[in-house]
Amino acid sequence: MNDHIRRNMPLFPISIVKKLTELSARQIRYYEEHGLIYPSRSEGNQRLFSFNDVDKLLEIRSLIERGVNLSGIKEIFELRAEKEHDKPAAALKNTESMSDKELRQHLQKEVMMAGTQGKSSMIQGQLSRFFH
DNA sequence: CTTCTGACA
DNA sequence: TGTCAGTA
Repeated sequence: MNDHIRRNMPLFPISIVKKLTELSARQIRYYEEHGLIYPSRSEGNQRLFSFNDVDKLLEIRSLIERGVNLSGIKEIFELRAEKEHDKPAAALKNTESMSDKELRQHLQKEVMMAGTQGKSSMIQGQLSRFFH
């Protein structure tokens, strides 16, 4: 539980995060507006990102590149938060990687179908049905 | 000089 | 998303 606080410790300004994620400041702020990340603020109202925030932004970029929109990404994060709720620290890591693996499979499948059949149903929003 | 919010040829 | 404005 010491690693947790270190990962969520507000450390770097947006300039650093920009380089680390290859995202524009505009995008980073935009994702925050949509509740995908919640960086803390300094006394001067400057955003301070944690290691977890950067990690999350990298995931966001990855999903965006695969065609998932913001609401879809938000759902993924919310579902992940649900599963992280009240679970042994030991089984937590395994559960997370399983979710990621399933997610990648579903996304790949969907993206392929969209590419060959013409449309991108799930990519437009509701990913929830793929996690039943 | 860097970041922030709001706005839009 | 980029970018400009006007601040802090």
